[in-house]
Amino acid sequence: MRATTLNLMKGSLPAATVARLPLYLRSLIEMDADRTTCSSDDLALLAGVNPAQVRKDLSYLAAPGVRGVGYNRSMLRNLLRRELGLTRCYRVAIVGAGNLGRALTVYPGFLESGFEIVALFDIDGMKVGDLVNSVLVSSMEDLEQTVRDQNVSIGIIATPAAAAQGVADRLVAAGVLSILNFAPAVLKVCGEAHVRRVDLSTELQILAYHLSVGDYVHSE
Amino acid sequence: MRATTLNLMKGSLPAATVARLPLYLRSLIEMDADRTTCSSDDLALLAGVNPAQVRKDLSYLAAPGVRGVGYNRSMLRNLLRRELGLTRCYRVAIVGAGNLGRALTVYPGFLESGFEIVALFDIDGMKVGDLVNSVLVSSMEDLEQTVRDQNVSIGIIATPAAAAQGVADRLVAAGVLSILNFAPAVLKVCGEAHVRRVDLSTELQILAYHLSVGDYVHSE
DNA sequence: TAGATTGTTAATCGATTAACAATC
DNA sequence: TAGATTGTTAATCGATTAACAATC
Repeated sequence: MRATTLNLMKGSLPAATVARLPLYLRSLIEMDADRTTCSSDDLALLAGVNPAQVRKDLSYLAAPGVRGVGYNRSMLRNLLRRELGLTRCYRVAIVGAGNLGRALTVYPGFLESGFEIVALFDIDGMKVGDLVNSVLVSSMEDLEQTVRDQNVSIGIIATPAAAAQGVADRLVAAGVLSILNFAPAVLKVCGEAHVRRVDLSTELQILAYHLSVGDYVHSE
Repeated sequence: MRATTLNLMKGSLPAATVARLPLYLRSLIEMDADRTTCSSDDLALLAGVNPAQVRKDLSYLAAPGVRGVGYNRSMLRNLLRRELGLTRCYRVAIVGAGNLGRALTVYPGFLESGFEIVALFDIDGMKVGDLVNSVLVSSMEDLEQTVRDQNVSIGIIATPAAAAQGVADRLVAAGVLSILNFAPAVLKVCGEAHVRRVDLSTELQILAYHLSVGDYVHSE
């Protein structure tokens, strides 16, 4: 087995910064229509982070701010879109046409951000052929074929936990390198693929921890 | 304005540790029924983290492991449940009975983890009175009353972004100190309340970044 | 005893933030 | 000029992990 070392490529950003860029982008879009300029303080307030954080994040992108003035809003919006790779649309397949999978299929925020759901799969033959907002439910057998035909680059897993790893393996084998996993399971994928997990029950469990702990002591 | 300093209470855990405890708990549950013992390596494999990480996390809980043997599975499971505050059930209200809100209402993982959806609200009068899996859709006007009557301790926001802050304010005012926010917005709440954000479009945007960047260089 | 695994330390790494000179 | 705000440094903080003595 050949040893392979993975190095972060020059030009890639800290993970924490990448995760904040979409917040900055959204903040810029939501800002008053007539604002042409915005400061790190403005962005920090809207994105809920520290102003120094904003400036540091933007400095990684070499965003051209003007001292005493701030950043040009539309310049910054374009820069963020370019940096995140949002200058093109992405074609997305969802696996699992249960309640969650169907809700995600019709979620308007995806299309607004440039993500188009082009396929929806389910193992249940009774669901195959159904239409979910103009998206046809396809058989799991067609997964590889459809992913390739439809040029899918992102997969969303909304199956039961037990099926998730197998689905991930098939998606990656078919060339899908980005997966958003809603199944309550930790997936293992090969090095070039990326998985992000949205773990619904875990989120509530973390909130439960805070409810059960005294948590904060107010002093002084 | 009186200065108030907030100190983490003795006994509270690092945030990163808290976020992993549910993964360990799930791993323990999913393990082969006949396993009575498990090592940090076993847990690390299932939870997708480093074994040293597992041991360090468990050391915060003073989990009694046995050198050369590992941790007792049911002891550890109980300890994690106790630490996370999962020895009791939590009553949850969902605000927003759109596709996402309804999918969350019937999501089986919540009840399995001890979270019961006891109320569902929507601003649309046409939806009020509907049943979603035996949960009645209530009017927004009844929010405060129902939260108190039903002893709701966790709120889930599944409204459009524009409505989210107002809903959060009302939930907190009614005594809900934990909020899971699915609206694409950063919420501001007062100090004692906790918000976790599940930001669906942002997740895809982060994945898009990785697709658009060369990302990794394989060397050696 | 030999092998396995914990518990903990210390090193390292990455992320955050206060502070302030630069400069519009 | 005076006020505002960036860009960057340096300090700090929190999280991760390798390593290994302790010990079952």
